[in-house]
Amino acid sequence: MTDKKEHIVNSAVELFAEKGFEGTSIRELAAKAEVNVAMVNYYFGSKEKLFEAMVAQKAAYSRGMIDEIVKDKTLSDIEKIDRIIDGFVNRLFTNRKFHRIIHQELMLSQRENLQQAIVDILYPNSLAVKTLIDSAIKKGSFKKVDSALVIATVIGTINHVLLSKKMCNKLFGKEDSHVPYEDPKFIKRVGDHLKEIMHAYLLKN
Amino acid sequence: MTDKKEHIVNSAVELFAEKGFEGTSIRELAAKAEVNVAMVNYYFGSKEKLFEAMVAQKAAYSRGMIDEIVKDKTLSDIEKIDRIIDGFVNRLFTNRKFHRIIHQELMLSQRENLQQAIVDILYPNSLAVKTLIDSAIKKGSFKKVDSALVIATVIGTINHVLLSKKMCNKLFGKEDSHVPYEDPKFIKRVGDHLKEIMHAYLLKN
DNA sequence: AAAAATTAATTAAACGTTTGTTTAATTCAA
DNA sequence: TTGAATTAAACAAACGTTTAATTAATTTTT
Repeated sequence: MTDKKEHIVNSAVELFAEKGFEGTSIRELAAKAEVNVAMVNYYFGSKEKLFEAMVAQKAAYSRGMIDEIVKDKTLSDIEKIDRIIDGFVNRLFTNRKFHRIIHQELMLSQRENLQQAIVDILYPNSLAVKTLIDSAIKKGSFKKVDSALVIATVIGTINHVLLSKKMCNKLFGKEDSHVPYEDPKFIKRVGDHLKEIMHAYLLKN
Repeated sequence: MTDKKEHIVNSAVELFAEKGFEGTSIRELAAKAEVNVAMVNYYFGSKEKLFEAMVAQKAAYSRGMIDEIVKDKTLSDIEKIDRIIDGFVNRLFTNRKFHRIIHQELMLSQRENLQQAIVDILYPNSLAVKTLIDSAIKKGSFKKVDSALVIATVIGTINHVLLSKKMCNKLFGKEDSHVPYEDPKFIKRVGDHLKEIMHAYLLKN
């Protein structure tokens, strides 16, 4: 991909995350990327196709990690859960702007096709975790829990923290200028919380 | 409030929840509310002021419930948590469209003032729950947990389920036409899951 | 109680901007 | 010299909003 195309995509991630798809104009986008307005349509065809191209490019961050953990035979089931939690936390925190866009797109009913595409990207992850938990329950190493909702709890907790900087800072007693998402201590704290919850919930006594 | 004003506000909730603020046009809104386009500005002054008026009106659903539970002396700490969870689940499920709008607004940086107003509405709830948990920890009835993140887990889990009907149905093995949010069994299931998690996490053995 | 005067509600049309997109000309690179 | 890249300008459509005229409702006066 050429420099300009990349510039446009990266500016799109920034602006769509902050202002949403409808709230971002091509002119604003072009200004941020320091290209002529016509370049967006020249390279991508339309605003919507730019959006789709951005998703297709950045969504690569999603695959692989969980499958590798699940099939690692040196790990116990709960160790796998721990690693999956760390994986999710790191991934969502580092890709939080793109993740926000995905979040917005799932919430709105504007572009049905793209929504379906996003579900198809995200669902395999959830399914893999669910399958792991269900097999651990069958083996007897986990309690009988609602495996589908466990994923909702893990992702939901991370999402809720990533949702609003303002809310997050208020909840954790930081001043408004603080950026909690780049604070390694805070990232660790979220991971530790989720692991402790899951240990207490999944493991038998 | 007059019939027409109410019609407009209710149509606004529907459309903003589905398409976002920027994605909803006054003309579409007026058509849905079956009023003339000029009526929106006549009654509310502007699109943004309509939005603010809607938030001010519908946000009343938020207050009171938690404080009442917290100060009820006939309940144990864990019973209070159970009731708070049920309260959140019922409230967010029944007001899910408005809740989506709040969610969107917190996520975007378009209307700073309104964002601050929403934080000021939501934060007292979180603080009350945090205070309850911290005092229970001090008393020795709860384990030493990260109280600020407990709220993130409760609200985050509910939010994640409410986020996308498509994703939700896929995760729970229902066909696309199913509306999980109006299924009492599903609502109970989410509440039960959260209560079980919190029992395992908060209570000592 | 009827008529007149006043205010509120409602409308279709127009306003000026901004939107995403395209064109046609020009510059650049191979 | 050909094709790709880049530009400023223009395009039609949609946007939020306002206007000016009309109808409906309310209040005041007779």
